[in-house]
Amino acid sequence: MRKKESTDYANEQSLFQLCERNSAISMISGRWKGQIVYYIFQGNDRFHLLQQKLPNISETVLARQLKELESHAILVKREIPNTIPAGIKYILTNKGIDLVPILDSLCKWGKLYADGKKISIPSNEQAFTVPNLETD
Amino acid sequence: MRKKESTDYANEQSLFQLCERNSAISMISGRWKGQIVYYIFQGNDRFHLLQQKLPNISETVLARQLKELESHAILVKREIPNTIPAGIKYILTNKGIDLVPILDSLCKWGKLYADGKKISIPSNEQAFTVPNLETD
DNA sequence: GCAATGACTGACAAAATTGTTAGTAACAAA
DNA sequence: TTTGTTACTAACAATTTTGTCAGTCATTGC
Repeated sequence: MRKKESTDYANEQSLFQLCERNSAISMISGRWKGQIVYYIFQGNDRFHLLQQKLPNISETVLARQLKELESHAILVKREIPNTIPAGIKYILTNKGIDLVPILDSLCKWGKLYADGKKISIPSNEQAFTVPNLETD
Repeated sequence: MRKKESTDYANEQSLFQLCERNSAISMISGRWKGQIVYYIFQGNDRFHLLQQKLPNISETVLARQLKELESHAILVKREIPNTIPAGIKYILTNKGIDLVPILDSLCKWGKLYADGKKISIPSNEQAFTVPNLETD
């Protein structure tokens, strides 16, 4: 359980307040989360299907990651009627679906440089036009 | 120092192998990293300027975060000539600059839902309120 | 000589995340 | 009656991340 008096917690909260970028990053930062969102998006919407896709995850850890994604409204659980034992379906919300193209762009960004795109420094230091998303 | 024999390390590596999305997420997952990249992009390219912008970060932690960003080639350090004591400039590489619009889209995504965009399930278009799972 | 500066590093402690073990429920098939 | 199924939870241990404290270096200003 998070200690609300810790420096770490206070620092996290101040970053969350500063810009939603920081809370957004924290929402996708769990070990398996990006992959889980992607697999659900692909149609692997059951607990056991996710386990098949991620053979190294334990039940406990998968349940925990799903709960956290649910707490951020990235997905919801729905009971499937007439199943014994009662089955649960994991459904991405609009928020979760909106996240998918961002995860894709992260994937492409990583792949580009992993595949050998040269690292360079922009030659001249011109003033960039920065979209100001924050107050300072 | 990372233990290369741990389950945690093995799981991380297998996710990195599965998709660059997972390594990309891990590159931006440090407590202050997204914010640091953004501030450098804005022109706060010196150690003490970053400290001013992030008054709660300690020198040690800032140095560590910068080193990790450097190890992922998101930024490089350059000595500034004729400065006493020798000053260091932090410069985003092309890889770092390519990351900025992705961080921006994460920011917008977070902001949209923080600002009250309704959560819904696409299939039945039924809006609902998010269950608050944080009990204390 | 002594403090101040900028940009750190090493060693350690605190806190958070991740993984492990054991157990739950309700029903079905063998 | 024992095993199997789906989808969990609680308690605890291992590991990792984050934060803290002290100290470094080469130089300038007082």
